[in-house]
Parts: sequence; structure tokens; C-alpha cells
Amino acid sequence: MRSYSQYCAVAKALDVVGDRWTLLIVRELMLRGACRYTDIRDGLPGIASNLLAQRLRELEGAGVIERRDAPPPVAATLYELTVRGAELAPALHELGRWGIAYIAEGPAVDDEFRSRWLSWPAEQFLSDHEPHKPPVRLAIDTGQDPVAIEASAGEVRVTVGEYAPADATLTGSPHAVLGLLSGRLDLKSARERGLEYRGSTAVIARLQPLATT
Amino acid sequence: MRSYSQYCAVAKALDVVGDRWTLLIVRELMLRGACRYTDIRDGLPGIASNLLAQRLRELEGAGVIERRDAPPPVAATLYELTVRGAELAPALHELGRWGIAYIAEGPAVDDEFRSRWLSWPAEQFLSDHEPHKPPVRLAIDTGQDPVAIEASAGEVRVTVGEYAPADATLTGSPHAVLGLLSGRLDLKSARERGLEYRGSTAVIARLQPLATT
DNA sequence: CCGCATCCGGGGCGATACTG
DNA sequence: CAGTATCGCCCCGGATGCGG
Repeated sequence: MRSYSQYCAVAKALDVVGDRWTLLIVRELMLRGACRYTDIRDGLPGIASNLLAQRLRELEGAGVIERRDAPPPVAATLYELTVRGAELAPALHELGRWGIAYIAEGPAVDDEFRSRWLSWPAEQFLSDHEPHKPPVRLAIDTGQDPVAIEASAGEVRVTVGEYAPADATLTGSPHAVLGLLSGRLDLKSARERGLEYRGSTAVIARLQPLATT
Repeated sequence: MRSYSQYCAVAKALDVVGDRWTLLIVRELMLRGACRYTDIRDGLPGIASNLLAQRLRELEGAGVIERRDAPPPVAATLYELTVRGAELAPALHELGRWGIAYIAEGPAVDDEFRSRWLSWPAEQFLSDHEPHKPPVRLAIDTGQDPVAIEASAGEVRVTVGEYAPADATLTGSPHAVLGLLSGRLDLKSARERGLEYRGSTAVIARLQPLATT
């Protein structure tokens, strides 16, 4: 992108990550950790292949990401955030906080979805209301990669891609799941929209007390 | 901008403010408060006039800014952030924090500068090291609009456009001023680069103890 | 299959001129 | 002062191809 040529921190930041797709590439690497070209592209439906390659070059040149060869068994190139790149987390987080208002409106008809994108809403909407109790784990199944939400000692964390056992399982469309997590829907209404909840209701009650009515 | 069509908070936020120039328009309105078309354009050197008009329309449509007619004496249109627009402050702030690394490198040869852009570096580099003492005010003159940095009860705040009396005055180029405030230059080195400091050195010592060596 | 490069059509952007 | 009008260019989207 053409530089703004402004001696201002915000403008300089946008010179580096202000291009179209760029911050979404950083988001993918932040949520998935080191991954391949194809994995990144899967998280950016609609991006032109050459454009992704170009952005990755630019980000590497700017010191935001690093290219690394995967260990011998699999021949693949891995991309991952550098320390400098990981420092974009607060900015991305705040941008997501601001954008959460549009998530609450529900998805547009042609909106794509990846289960790992649940991270922001989860951290935004949920909290551990019973920090003194032992950790619990809520598995979420939206038909894609498994996502788990853990409440432990007052903290809520989201993990992606692990099939570890959980205390309860939530199955349904992204919109129904988010409706429940955000408190827009209670468990009964969410069930009417095809959401299925298995396990102790104490788990969802701990994360989101409004849900179990 | 073409929508990313992703059911993700970050992508939705970028759908609204991810266009080129858009976040810089928000920055200007955040730093200056309500101001006119021409004032905004002054803070965005190089923007095409039609693009600014288009962006303002889009931002108004998205509920980020509001258009308002100035009171009778002056016939002018004023733009200002809505509550929703003001909520972008944390995101912009974090983006600026990330970009401050590029400010420390000094300006590029053709970089533009506006004194009000000092806000981010000031909040980033300075703190009130003697919170128990009475408030002090440091005026900064880079040849443009007056900027003042106030230390009061442990807080550092920046005000723009006011000519109130100050306890000390800093005069010089943006780079020299920032060099001093960031601690990259001490008072002696900064003076060799054309910076002039008038008033008690206690003021700068309170804000930036490393400077007075 | 992975990681791109190439080609082409369309639209966003930059620069300048002009107007109520 | 607050935009609109115009034009050329480059960036982007979409499809295809291709070497490792």
C-alpha cells in the first residue's frame, strides 16, 4: 500500500497492517498458531491466491511474520507470527470488541464462518462466575474444528483443534451457539433453534448465568 | 469497500473502518472534536477530496460520525464522532501503541506532521512521576497549533489548541521534541538539534526524568 | 496436493479541475 | 467552504496454470 507519509503512530501502523486482508491474516495466525499457506487461505474465503502470497511477503518484510520449513516428515512451509507480530494482539482484540456489536445482529446470508472465530465472542460474553470451583470444559461443535471453552480460576480460555474430554457439549449452528453465549437466547429458545446441549447445565451456568432459564 | 462476508467480529469491524483513510478520519475527529470538512482534510494530507466526501458519507451511514450544522453566526457543516464512533478509541489507541516503534525511528524525509499527533507518543512515553505535587503544564510549540501536556495527580493528559499559561515551554522540530519526550535524546543533545526549553527543568523532570541529564 | 505465478476485467484510489 | 466531476492508474477479484 502506498504510505500515508504521516509522522504519526497510527498512520505508521496502518502503513504496515492497513492493507486489505492483512489484519485478517494476522488474526488467522493468532488463532491457529503456525500454519501453512493453504490453512491461512481456508480462513480467508474469497482472497485471491496471488494476493495472499503478496501479503505474506510484505508481512515477512515488515517483521510481522516468519516463514519456516516444517520438520522433515512433512514437506511444507509454515508461517507464524514473530514476537513483533504477536504484539498486535491488543489492537486486534480491541477491534474485535468494537465489532462484536455486528455479530450480535446475526450473520448475513452469505457470511462464512470458522469455529475458531468464536474466540472473541467467547472472551467478550463469558466469564468464570464461580472461580473457586474446579475447572470445567465446554466443548462446542458447529460442524467444523472442535472448539473448547474452559473456565478455570476465574479465567475463560478458548482452545481450538483439541478433542479432549469435556464436561458438557454444545452442538448447533454458529448463530444459535452465539445467541446462547451472548445471552440473547436462553437455553430453551436456543434449543428451539436447533441447538443441542448435553451435560450438566452447571457448566453453562458457570460461564453464562443468564442462559439456563 | 467490498465486505469480507465473514461472521467474525474483527472482519465486521474492518468492513466498517477497514477502508483506506477511514481510521485516520476517526483519529482526526477524536483528537480535534467536532470540526469542518476543511479541518479534517488538513489532517489528511494527500487525500483526494472526493474520497474524503465519500468516506464521510459511509461513516455517517454506519453511525460512526454525525453531520451537524454549526450555530448561525458561522455557516459551516460540522462533523463529529457519535458515541459509537468514540468507542473506537481503545482500538485506535492500541494500534498507535503498536505503531509507536516506527515513530522512534524518526520521520521519513517526506513525512507530514501535525502537532496534535503528539498525543499518542506523549501518553506512551510520559507519566507523572511526582503525583503528590501540584499540577504542572508543559507547552509545546512545533510551529503549529499549540499543544500542552499536563501532569496532574499521577495522570498525563494532552490538550490541543489552547493558549493557557504553562510552567515551561518546549520549542523545536517534531523529531527533536519526540526525541526528548521518548528519552532517546537528553536535554543537552536535544538542544544541539535546535530544541529550546524555557522554564523550570523540574517540569520535564517530572514527566520524563531521563531527559534532564 | 502445496505454494505460488500469470493473465485479465473491474473498481477503488490519486490528482487536479471545477462549481454552488 | 464543501463538496462534485473527470480521468488514468493501480490494486484487487477470479480463474487458470504449473513446478516441486
